[in-house]
Amino acid sequence: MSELHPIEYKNTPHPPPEGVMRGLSIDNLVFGLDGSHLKILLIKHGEGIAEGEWALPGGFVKHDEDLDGAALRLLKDLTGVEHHYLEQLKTFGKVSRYPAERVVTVAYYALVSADHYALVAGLNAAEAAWFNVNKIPKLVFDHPEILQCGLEHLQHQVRHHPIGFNLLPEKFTLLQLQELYEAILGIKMDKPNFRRKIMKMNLLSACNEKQQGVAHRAANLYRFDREIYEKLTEQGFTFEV
Amino acid sequence: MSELHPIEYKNTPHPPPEGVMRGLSIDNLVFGLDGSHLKILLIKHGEGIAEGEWALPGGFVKHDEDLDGAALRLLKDLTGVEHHYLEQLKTFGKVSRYPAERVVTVAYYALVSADHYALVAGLNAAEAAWFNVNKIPKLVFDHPEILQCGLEHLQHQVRHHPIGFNLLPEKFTLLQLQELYEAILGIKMDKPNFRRKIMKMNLLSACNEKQQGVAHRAANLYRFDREIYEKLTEQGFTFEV
DNA sequence: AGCCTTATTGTCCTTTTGACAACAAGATAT
DNA sequence: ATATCTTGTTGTCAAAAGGACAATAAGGCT
Repeated sequence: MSELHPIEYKNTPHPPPEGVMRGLSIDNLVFGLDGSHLKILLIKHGEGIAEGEWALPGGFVKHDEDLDGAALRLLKDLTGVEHHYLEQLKTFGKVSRYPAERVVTVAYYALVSADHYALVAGLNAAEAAWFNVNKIPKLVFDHPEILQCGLEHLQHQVRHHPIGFNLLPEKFTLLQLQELYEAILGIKMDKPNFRRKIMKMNLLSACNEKQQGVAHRAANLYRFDREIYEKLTEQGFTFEV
Repeated sequence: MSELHPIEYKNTPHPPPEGVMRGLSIDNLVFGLDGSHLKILLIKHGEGIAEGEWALPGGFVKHDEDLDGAALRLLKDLTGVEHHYLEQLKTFGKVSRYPAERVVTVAYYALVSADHYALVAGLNAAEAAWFNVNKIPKLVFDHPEILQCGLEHLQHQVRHHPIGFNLLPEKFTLLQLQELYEAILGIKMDKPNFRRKIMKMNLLSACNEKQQGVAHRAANLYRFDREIYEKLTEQGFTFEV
């Protein structure tokens, strides 16, 4: 289990610790799927002018680490898990976005698999909590804008790249996959047609196992086959939902 | 006409001028379309360790300007034109990407319309030149990686958003539009089918004018109608080529 | 055994796509 | 003036994809 460094998540306007770059921070948008609700992980400010408000988890970039490395370190320190999907989103650098001094922040977005969802929420419960993306509390600084950007990006990406699978457990049913799209895109889809479309891509391999403990006919479990995806991609295939 | 500040394009490892943020630069990917060839604007290093090599035009961010503002300023100083399409691409921050000191760079990409293409090339001809994206000279630092990222992003964006029109003149023929896609995506398309697909979107308005000075039947000229596009977008339309 | 819920397959029709023929409109050559 | 060449524009047709929804299957529950 990794140590926690709470001070690094605060994003409050205090002099940054030694060994970090001045004026350059990272903020992580950590998305998770709770059944059919898309959630985001926020942390509560414990000090400074924004005391009591919520914020995206973030921190400063060290002099001797890459941007990606910094985002990964902060994410791992926060969630205790190392293998989330993580990608750079955008850099926010308005002059007055941050009080007192000029700070440019590079936003990353991470997708936490359902396998880790509950674990992550419990790790640092006093300071961190999952929020439904439709019920976000007041956020500090320009974090509302960053979140909005992340949501739009996620909605776009999930339709054109097979990243949604990172939000599901390793083995999942087709209905879970469909509900993922419905949660992220905010739409309803037709079940038979959705199945047909997904299955035609040949990206899922059947686990030959069934769902457990449901009070109705159990669905088949599938897993996403990354190898096949990469092979198809080389041949010009593009994922589209 | 704007002044030129050549020193700011050099990207050589010298102490940055006063009034700028340390360790944070901007690099612009400036794309233009020359007939049916996609080109990018590069500048030549006149001093420093990378003398004689080519680089993306860039510069440092001032303390009192936004990131977008800095990118816009540098682009305008370089091209003399203010109204190019400009969008943030990605931030590159590997520890050793830049010699001597740590510099993180925010890459932007700009699309120069065919109306300005020749003008831009001539403005600063001794230092800047258009290169076919398939025939790129040796570039400094991590600029090859930035360019690669920009090309992939452009190929993706042009299929999902109507940004390609920014590379054409205001009035264009359907064949020009098709050749734009062929140049960027590196594929051949069927003319009748392409026309039908584009016209069905209802995004083009006919100019009721014909092409001039061609030795064959003159094609109709069209212009992209941004208002209609925004109206359709609100109704859930998504641009797809 | 019958009911309830979700899984899964099937059907039908509409829209889209892709390949390619056919015709139109100028400009140029003979 | 007529033929010819080049590109623009419209049309045709079959295959593929997409959308609506009926029908059947498989379990657990009462």
